Amino acid sequence: MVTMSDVARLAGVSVTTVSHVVNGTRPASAATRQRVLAAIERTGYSPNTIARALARARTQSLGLAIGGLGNPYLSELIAAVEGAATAAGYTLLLGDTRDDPEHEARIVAALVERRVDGLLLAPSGPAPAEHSVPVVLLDRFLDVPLDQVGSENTEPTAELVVHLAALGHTRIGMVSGRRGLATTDERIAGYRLGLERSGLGEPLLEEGGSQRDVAREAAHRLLERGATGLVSGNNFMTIGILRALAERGLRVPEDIALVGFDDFEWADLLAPRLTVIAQPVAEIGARAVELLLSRLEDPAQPPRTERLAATFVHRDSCGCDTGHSPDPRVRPSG
Amino acid sequence: MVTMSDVARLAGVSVTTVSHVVNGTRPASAATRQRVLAAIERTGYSPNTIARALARARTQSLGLAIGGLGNPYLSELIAAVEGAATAAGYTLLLGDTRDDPEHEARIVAALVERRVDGLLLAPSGPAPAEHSVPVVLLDRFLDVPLDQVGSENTEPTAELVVHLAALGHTRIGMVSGRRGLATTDERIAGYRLGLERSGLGEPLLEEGGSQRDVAREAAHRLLERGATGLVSGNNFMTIGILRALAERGLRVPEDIALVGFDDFEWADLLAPRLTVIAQPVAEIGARAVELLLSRLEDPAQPPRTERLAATFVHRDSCGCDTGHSPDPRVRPSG
DNA sequence: CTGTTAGCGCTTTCAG
DNA sequence: CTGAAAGCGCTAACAG
Repeated sequence: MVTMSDVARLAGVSVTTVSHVVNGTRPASAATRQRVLAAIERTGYSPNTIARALARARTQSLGLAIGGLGNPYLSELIAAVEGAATAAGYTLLLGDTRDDPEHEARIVAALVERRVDGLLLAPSGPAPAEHSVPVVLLDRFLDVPLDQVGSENTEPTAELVVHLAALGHTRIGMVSGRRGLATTDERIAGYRLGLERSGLGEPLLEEGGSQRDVAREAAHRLLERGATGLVSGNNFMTIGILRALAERGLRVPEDIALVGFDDFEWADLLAPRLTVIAQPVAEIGARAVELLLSRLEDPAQPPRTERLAATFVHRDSCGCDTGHSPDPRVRPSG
Repeated sequence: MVTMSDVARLAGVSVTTVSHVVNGTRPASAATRQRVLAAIERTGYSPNTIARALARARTQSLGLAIGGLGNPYLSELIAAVEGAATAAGYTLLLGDTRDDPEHEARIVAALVERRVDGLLLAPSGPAPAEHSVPVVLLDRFLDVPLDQVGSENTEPTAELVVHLAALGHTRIGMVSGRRGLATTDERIAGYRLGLERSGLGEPLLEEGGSQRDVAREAAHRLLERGATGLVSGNNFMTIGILRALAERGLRVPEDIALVGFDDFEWADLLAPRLTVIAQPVAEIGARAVELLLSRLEDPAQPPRTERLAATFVHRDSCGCDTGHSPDPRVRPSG
């Protein structure tokens, strides 16, 4: 590895000068500047970010700790975060929390030891360990004084329910995600709210554990309890529910209506085109990075919590007569 | 931030000793060990990986540079890489090449400046810039003396074609990916090979640019050229092709047969269940990390190129009479 | 079994 | 406009 002093020697200047021309931190005469640049060129010098980080006490890197990297739903989020970080001159360190508080702690610790300047975390438990670096929560909210970004959950879920109710369903079931996650709890609250607004009583609620196969079984139970309309808590579970329906030979939406949280690339091409709530995933990622950078700049500012609006994407699986609109991204009229 | 010498002072030992008990690099008496551990506990000391990296000249981090992070197809790959890296005690730095050689160069340079110990790269162009760190190529092969892992492409594509031909199709079109990518070229070769083996002449080939909408148009052109069977070069393009077919009101497989490269979570639930070639994505990621670590251990060993077998996943979109097997992951009988 | 000491490569006062 | 020199926090000879 060629170092700064190699360059300095070759250019006949001090390392100080090299450092300053590399970073543009101090003017230099055109002549020395040229000599340094030439020396860099000739040697193929590439700055050692590690040494720089040690001297500057900042790494210009951000950590992203999130559960279930394998979930395709996250690819958009990750891409957005990476893009925003890169654009701002930061490198992204990635860690999978596996949605397990214990593993999350390990991952976060590793990221902190790596001295990331800030951390983006989708918390898998009720409270993330305290840390010495700025943290912004994304996707899932917590009752802590930290910056947080995520989607609106309650109202959209209520909308879903009200929509089914308006179509005449009286037994509307929900397959919820894992209890304790803010998103799950809020969507359940939305579900109840929707029932209430529609004048429907008894909730039909089953826990789908945010996992495909658990959701499949939950759907079966809901059907046995007489549900004619189903609300899914997230995309993974939607897949499981669809499997359950297929296993019973039920058609959507003729035999049963299905709506859910999370849009995905193929929701439009599935056997019934799925009516869903689409989260502004990319925006969440980008905004989270913005909040983090803003906090790095001004650590003293009060924490902000931002809820981004989700979109009702009206397609066919709800069984709406008027659903076959040419533009699938249109809200139902009523 | 509490440093090692804080701990040392508190424990009444030298930093050397602290360093050694932290790293287990040298025995220490039970007594001092305890004192050090206690001091660490009390101070909440967390090692500074940056300083360590500078002193050791290794960062214990790996870089992953890959195009189109937003592609859900990659989430499994990324998860596998992250898992393998974490398991081996490495942290993963992530960079999106945007599948653009120029941007790739920037990303790779950034990763190298970050002094990753090794780099995993899905090359977006014909030749990656030379670098001072070990590189293993994944997903896409290049004619360079580097370690490489990816899926088998040619034979599986040929199988797809032969399968359609065996069902009576004589005009089988292919929507290929972006030219110049090894995967694309190999799949095209496989397509030609399949035609040849089936005694079919004139290829019906259109470039889908590895993008959804380009593929949509390519599919339209292919249909105008009289194709009755379509082979898609990857999952993204499959979506575009399905859109095109929908636009023309063509049913799969009644009106037209469709098979493609890449399986995905929902292929099983799409309007026609898609017959596809499934790449061993997770294995590719995990294996790439293994190759990289092995090279870090023994830099002198000759480069290895590994092609992992892909799986023919037989479902309905090919229009096979015998296709409705209870187990979808069954090879066609012949 | 433990400590002294010289770096790792860069940044940044402070002094010219 | 430029340089000397003191670290940043840790590792690893080397010495005892």
